[in-house]
Amino acid sequence: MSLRGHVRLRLLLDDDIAFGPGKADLLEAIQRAGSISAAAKVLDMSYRRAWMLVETMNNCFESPLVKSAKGGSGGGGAEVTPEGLALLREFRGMEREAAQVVAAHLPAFARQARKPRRQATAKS
Amino acid sequence: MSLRGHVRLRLLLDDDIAFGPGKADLLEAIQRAGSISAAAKVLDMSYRRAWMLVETMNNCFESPLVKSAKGGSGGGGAEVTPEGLALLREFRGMEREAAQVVAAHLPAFARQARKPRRQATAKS
DNA sequence: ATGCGATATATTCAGGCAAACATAACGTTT
DNA sequence: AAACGTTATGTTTGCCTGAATATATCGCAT
Repeated sequence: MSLRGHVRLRLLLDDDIAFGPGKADLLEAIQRAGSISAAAKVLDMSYRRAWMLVETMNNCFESPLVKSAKGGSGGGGAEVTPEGLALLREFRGMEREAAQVVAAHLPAFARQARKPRRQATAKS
Repeated sequence: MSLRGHVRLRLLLDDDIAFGPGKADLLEAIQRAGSISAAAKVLDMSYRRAWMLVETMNNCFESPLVKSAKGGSGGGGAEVTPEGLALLREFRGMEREAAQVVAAHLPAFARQARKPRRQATAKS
């Protein structure tokens, strides 16, 4: 594992980040976990942060990507809307294409990159 | 100006960022300005920061991307090596292709994006 | 030999952003 | 109506990166 390429795509609306890698991960987690709080636990982030990301997302699109319910049997919950799923698919596809672009160029860079220097393995 | 796409490509080597948008800008500025300090001024960053970016770049590749000279008539200077220029061109090309990918997908997102809300124009 | 301007490097300082903490509000189920 | 788990918000803490500052070094020109 020497030279790696990294892609970061974002959708910006006015001053805030409408969509990006973190929000995409969050959508997937919510879809699986069934609530914002459970998703936050899975992703090891604070509930507050997760909630704010959802808030921003919903504010940036015509129809909300996540629909949340408070109260109820389990106290509430959240689910990803069809619009949210569509957006997610589109974004992941775009990421994949961009990653392919980078992968195609990577060899040209790797050729000039420093060879992996063998360093004293710290920790174990 | 409503929904914009943003691309950020980076090359990672071990723990540090071998190359990225900021370093690409810096290379261009050095090429034009003829020194690290002048380039830093142009880009409005501290000399220290610019120097560290150059240091990291040079450390990550077999042959240095920037060759610097201390002392001399003008006190020294720096120039971008042919390897540096080649890397820069390759990177910019890669960025352009990735940007096209995003541009192609953007309409699909823009369709669902919130319409630009007319807000009381603060300042002025 | 001395001065100059740029490179090279260490150290200190401060602002901003994200995490941590705290708590209110909510509504179905029993 | 009582209870529970989640959503929804405000407030504080802490950290960490980048900025500012200081200074040493270098080598050509004069």
